[in-house]
Amino acid sequence: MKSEKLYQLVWMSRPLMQAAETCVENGLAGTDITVRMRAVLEMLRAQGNLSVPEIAAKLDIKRQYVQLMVNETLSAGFTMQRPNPRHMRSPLLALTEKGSALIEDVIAREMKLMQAVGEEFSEDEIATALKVVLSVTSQLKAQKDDQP
Amino acid sequence: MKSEKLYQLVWMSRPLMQAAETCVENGLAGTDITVRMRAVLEMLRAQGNLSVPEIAAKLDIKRQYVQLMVNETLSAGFTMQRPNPRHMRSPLLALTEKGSALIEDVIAREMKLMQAVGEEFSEDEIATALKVVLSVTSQLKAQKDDQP
DNA sequence: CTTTATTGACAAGTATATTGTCATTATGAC
DNA sequence: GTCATAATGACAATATACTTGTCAATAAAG
Repeated sequence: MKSEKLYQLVWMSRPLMQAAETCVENGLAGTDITVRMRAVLEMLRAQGNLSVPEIAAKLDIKRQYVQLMVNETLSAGFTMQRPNPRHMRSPLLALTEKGSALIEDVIAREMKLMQAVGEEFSEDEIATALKVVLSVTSQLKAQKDDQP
Repeated sequence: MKSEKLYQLVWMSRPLMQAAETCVENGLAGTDITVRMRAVLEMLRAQGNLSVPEIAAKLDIKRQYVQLMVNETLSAGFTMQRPNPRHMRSPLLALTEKGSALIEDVIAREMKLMQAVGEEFSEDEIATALKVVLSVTSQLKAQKDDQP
């Protein structure tokens, strides 16, 4: 039955996440960043310059904790503050050259892993898997709002 | 490209897990169990009677924490101890009638949600998604061992 | 203007674990 | 059987990844 497989799929999200985070952690050994600093750098790489509250919204974690993460990247010299046209007290974070080079390198290595992992699947299979996972996630999120 | 989609799929595991856990939590409101107690009951339902270290191995968390989870289900009367033929000091945990009824009810409701969520996909799509997710997880786990 | 909202900084709290230790008692090798 | 080794439950301490609360400054909105 479909629902049993879907159930199993959903419950695999935890092991998948744990395995993925372990791999990321291993890939970060030797660099000067932690997993949480990496999250900031990746976000800035993907989304361009953002303020702390904007990053928090996109990561769906509280701004106070993002502030901590961001401050670490600032003091390590991987990000810098730039004036924010939309809010004077809340600077935009931007990657420094050092930070940009580092996150590019890290992601390149991770992407290489993905290439190896994906070898046994077709483009279609991966596209289907992604489609299902995205949709299931958004439906489960929406569920929360349905039943108050 | 395949690897970009795979990358995105892997990073969706966290939001998926969070959405799923929120749904489970909501479903548990009104019952007398917590999410971690539920994990024990579900495991016993699926795998039959198990000892604490066996549950820990299957959940991939430390036995000391599982002990805590299990003790809660014991004192709430959802599980009971039965003699373990393979180890005299480590009793097998079994569902009580109360516990069995509760977990059946909880899972039935969750399964109903899965049915609704899965409506828009074919059996094949879900099977493919599950296959990919299972394989990616095991490959990422294996990765850890490859590079010591 | 003046009320309200946002932000950064800081402190404290919480949930979900892990790590360490110990006494007890099984288990397994011989 | 005997004995060394391992497994288990109980308990305590620690860690991690956050959340929650508060405050002063200041920006934004009406």
